[in-house]
Amino acid sequence: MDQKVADHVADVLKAVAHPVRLQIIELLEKKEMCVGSIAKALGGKQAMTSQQLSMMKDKGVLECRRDGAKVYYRIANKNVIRLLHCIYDHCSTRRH
Amino acid sequence: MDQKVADHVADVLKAVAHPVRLQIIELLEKKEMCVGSIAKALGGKQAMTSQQLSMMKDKGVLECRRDGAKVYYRIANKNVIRLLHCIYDHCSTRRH
DNA sequence: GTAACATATTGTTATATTACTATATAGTAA
DNA sequence: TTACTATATAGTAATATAACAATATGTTAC
Repeated sequence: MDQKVADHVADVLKAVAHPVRLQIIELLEKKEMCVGSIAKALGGKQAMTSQQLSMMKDKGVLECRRDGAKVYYRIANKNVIRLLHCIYDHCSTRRH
Repeated sequence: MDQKVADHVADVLKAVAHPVRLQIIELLEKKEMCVGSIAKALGGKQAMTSQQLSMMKDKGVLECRRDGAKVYYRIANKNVIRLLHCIYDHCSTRRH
């Protein structure tokens, strides 16, 4: 793994390495959702939720589509889901 | 996923979400190595390498054993390797 | 056009991470 | 003991991330 690849991989990981962002991804695993619904579901502020979403979109973790006034976000790549499941496994087999 | 689990998962992810730490893990995938060899292999300073290693040990990603003056680090859990391979896949299928 | 709603952006402050240097500890060999 | 090698820790400054509030943009309905 050369420096460039390592940087890119680290970037993707950093994009999901946050409690709220993990919970957003978990929500979107079931179905796409608009910003307001996500914020409401997680009890977060609109502005912060929008920031988290746009950050993950920039890193290629999420994609979105606009439908009227609403913007629906979804998981961009099923590898993200596989990734998360690996982590769940890791954490559950190592719980102290 | 409740708050506590999300915090823990995010912690593990943050532990590996760094270019140098990813490269360390890649090295250790093949075999355990001592601190000096890891530092030399990656062209890093001893102190920094030691910090990265001890950080990953704290988060449960690595384990170590002392053999005389040397301390050998290894990957603590094969889920970490599965995790990394998921990320490689993710990145290689999404390379711009 | 205006009002109301949905989302995005900007600016600011607090906190965390990083990279680095110097120093401390642990083990080995003489 | 001393000298040497290997690793860990402490202190610091630069940078990045986080959380928050305020404001701006985009869309719909009227």
